[in-house]
Amino acid sequence: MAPSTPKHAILHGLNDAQRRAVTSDAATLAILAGPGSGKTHTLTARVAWLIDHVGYQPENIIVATFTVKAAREMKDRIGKALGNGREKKLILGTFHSIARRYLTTYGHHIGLSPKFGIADESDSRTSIERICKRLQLAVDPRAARMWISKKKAQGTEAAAKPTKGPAKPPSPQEAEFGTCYQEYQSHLEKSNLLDYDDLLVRCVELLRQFPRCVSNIQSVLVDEYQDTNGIQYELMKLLAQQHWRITTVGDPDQSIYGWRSAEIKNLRRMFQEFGRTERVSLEENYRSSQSILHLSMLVIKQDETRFDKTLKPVHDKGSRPVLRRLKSAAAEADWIVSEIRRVLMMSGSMMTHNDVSILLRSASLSRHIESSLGKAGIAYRMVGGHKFYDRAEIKTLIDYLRVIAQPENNVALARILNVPRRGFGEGTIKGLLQEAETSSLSVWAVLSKHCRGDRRSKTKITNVMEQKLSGGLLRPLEDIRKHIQGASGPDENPLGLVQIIEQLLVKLDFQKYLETAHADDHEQKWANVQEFIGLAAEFERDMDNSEEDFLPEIEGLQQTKEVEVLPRFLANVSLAADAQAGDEGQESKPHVTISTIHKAKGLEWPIVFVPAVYKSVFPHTRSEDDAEERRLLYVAMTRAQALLYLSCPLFNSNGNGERTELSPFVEPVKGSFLNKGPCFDRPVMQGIAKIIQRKLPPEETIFKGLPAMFSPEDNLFPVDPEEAKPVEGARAKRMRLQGPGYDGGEEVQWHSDYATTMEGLPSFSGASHGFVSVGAHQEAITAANRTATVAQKAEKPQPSANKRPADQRSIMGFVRTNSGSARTPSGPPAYSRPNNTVPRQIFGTEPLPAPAQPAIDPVLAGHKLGAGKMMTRPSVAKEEKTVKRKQYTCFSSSPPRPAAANDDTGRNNPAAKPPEPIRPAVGLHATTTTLPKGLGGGFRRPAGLGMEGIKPIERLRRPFKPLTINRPA
DNA sequence: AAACGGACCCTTTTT
DNA sequence: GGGTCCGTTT
Repeated sequence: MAPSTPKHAILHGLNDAQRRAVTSDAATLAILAGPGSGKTHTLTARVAWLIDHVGYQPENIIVATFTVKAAREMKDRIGKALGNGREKKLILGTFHSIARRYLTTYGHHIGLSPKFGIADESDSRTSIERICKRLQLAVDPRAARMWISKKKAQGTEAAAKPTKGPAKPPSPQEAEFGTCYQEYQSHLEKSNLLDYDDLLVRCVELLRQFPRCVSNIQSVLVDEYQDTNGIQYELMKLLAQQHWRITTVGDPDQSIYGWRSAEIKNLRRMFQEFGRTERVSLEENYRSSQSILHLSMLVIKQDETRFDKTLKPVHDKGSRPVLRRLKSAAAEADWIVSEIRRVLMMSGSMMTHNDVSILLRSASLSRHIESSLGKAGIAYRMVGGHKFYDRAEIKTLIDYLRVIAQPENNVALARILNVPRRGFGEGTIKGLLQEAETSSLSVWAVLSKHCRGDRRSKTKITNVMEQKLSGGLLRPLEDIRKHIQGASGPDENPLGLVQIIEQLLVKLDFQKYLETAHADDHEQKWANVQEFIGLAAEFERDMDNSEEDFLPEIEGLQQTKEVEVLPRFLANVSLAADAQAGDEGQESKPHVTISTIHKAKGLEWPIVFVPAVYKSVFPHTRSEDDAEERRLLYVAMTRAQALLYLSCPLFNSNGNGERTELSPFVEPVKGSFLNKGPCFDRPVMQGIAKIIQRKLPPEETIFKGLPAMFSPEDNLFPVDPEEAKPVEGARAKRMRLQGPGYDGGEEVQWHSDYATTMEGLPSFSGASHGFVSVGAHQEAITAANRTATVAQKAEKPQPSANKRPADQRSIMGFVRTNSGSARTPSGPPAYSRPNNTVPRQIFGTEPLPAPAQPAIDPVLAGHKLGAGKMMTRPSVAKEEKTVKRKQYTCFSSSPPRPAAANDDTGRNNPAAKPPEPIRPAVGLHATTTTLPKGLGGGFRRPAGLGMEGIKPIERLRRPFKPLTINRPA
């Protein structure tokens, strides 16, 4: 890396480009950073540089990220680089959280009540739905919402720009969108709410009118710049308006938020608007193996409009990525499980479940995978998808809290009016909202006046309803409100957050409510409530000892100090939408990560699976931008360090069982993939170890760890799922540690399976990509009557002609010689291994002695055997070579085990009937936490495994009993 | 007339 | 899990 020792510790370990980026004194700096190029590291170092070397104060630096996770990570790493906890003073967070900070602190200058709440997506949706219904608009509320959001996200500059030509009259639909927009805004205003986009819009308004708010800011740094939208771009400029020092980091190839109005053109805009913007490209990829990177590039390069850039791999070739075809989504999931097992087993203790991730286009694809992992007893964690805060019982509690904090929040109040059931139905609620609208009162005011007898509600409310409402909602919440302010007694302390929630639970008799309303799973739900309290406690604790969220004082500018816990907690809930409690604190047990690709951005794992790579998922049916969908796949693929698996079921999983079509992004390059998992022989494993910089345990240790029955190869599922059924014998095969090849008849059986499936494979065209032409081999092999001899011939010409592509493993590499030119197995790992081989590995009891005579590399031997459908060991060395058979113990040729044994996992897919994955040896794999950790971040109970088996006790239906029925007549 | 409860449909990506 | 349709209950 660094040729000379850098003067400053900060620069240590940075490459040239990174160092230029970190130390640049250009006012505006754009860092173009490909995947795995040390982007975060560079940005972190630059912040440290600005503080320690340039001399900026942390509180005068803004670092904006795109996701909460990225913000957290950035803060962590800057903290480590700086020391002294100085990172806490940085103004660091997502654009939205930074905007909120400015608005709570200075919002009163633009007439914003400092106690504003944040309308989340479902708030927006329901209120827009109501508006459309009320005004009888013909538009689809969802479309309206998107239209409104787009308008806001575009930014004020774009909106102000006169559209070319005469302003065309808005279409009738646009007119309706417009009225909906207006109604929606006035509704939000009445409820004192800002939606996500408003946070940015209003902050822009604030900073435009009161530039002094940011007069202290010396430098602004923006991460994931390619994902900024128009309004964020404006916000960035306004935040930096004092000194105009801006650093952006991004990669156009990883722009995957176009649907959220992100504009890649902001990059060009930056160059145009800021005169001399220095530009640094980080091109070295420190993350992935060459072959993973190469294949990812093949995918992204299909986009011809894209700005091409180079990526230099620093790692070895590594194992070729796999494209696997499976029969169904269920089989796909089972295969993933078997493959996870196989690789982890074969790695000894080098890797754990923590090193595996499964990346999905959409969260809904996780069902089968979760259930397979659950069945196999593998711990996993699902990020993205349904959030903890979205669970019904939690959402209800949050809505109660929101109404406590903001009585005028009509959306929240409307949602809890009939939870628990109080006899308020759709019609009544609609009526109340309408009445509030027309009488310019909040719904809360209407109801509380009605119950106090001050003002009769026009909406019909029966006596029973009224009593339940008063006793179960209005009074308790009012009580708590008073307690919060410490006004209920002279010597009473104001309530803390946890106390507020606990009081609420008591006053609502929430546990009983859960029992009554959700008899079957109230225990789970109550556990979630407990978890929620835990989260609140954590938040409260963190808040006490951090200055975070406060902006530095600016002379002559009045601040509103946000002291109350509840609003801050609620804002945090809306903005940090996925809770990660217990994640960082305690060491959790190793688990596989399932994530949406969007949420996986910026992260990496040694092993990555990308399932469901078919049309309608990649690209998604509902997406409008195929190029973005391609980039999404690119992002997913470039998360992998050492092993990358794509897979595709033959049939759609959603009921109708339609046939799938391989994703058009993958189709043109499918020949560059292996069609099943690689053989994890010693060189391959060592290659992985090198990439992830870990130590591979000695062979003996690995084998000791293997369970009695273990299939060391990816052979539990047919390579071609069209093929009717896998041969029975293909299940558990016992590894043989040594001995001559086994020539039993059964073996023929399952080998033949592979031989036939190969014929059905699409032809491969690897040659054009600089890979070995596997297909050519394949065809040659099959055509030549499947004899080892022919296979050998097919292998031969290239190397002898010395035209072997640079990245192809030389045939000499397969042969152990003393000649220096030949690679030894301990050298760089095999890059391209012929497809469909059933490689043999020397899992001998002792290391191979360097033979005097050249010996055939096991990989080659395997190639012949597998490809050639040999019943016996190949009579390899037709020419000069002789094989010492004893040295190669053949994993895959040991006799198949009787099927019946150990078959305890019930499977419900008789059609596909893939062999059962073998249960791991006890203690080798973590098992699923059955404890409902609940959280989006906690361990989840696998779908379909939940509470079944525990028959819900039939419970008496009890009506929700109000606590007090008491109001003046 | 309004509310409730069961059956049946579909489900992108996130602050 | 959530929204909607429809028959039943309050």
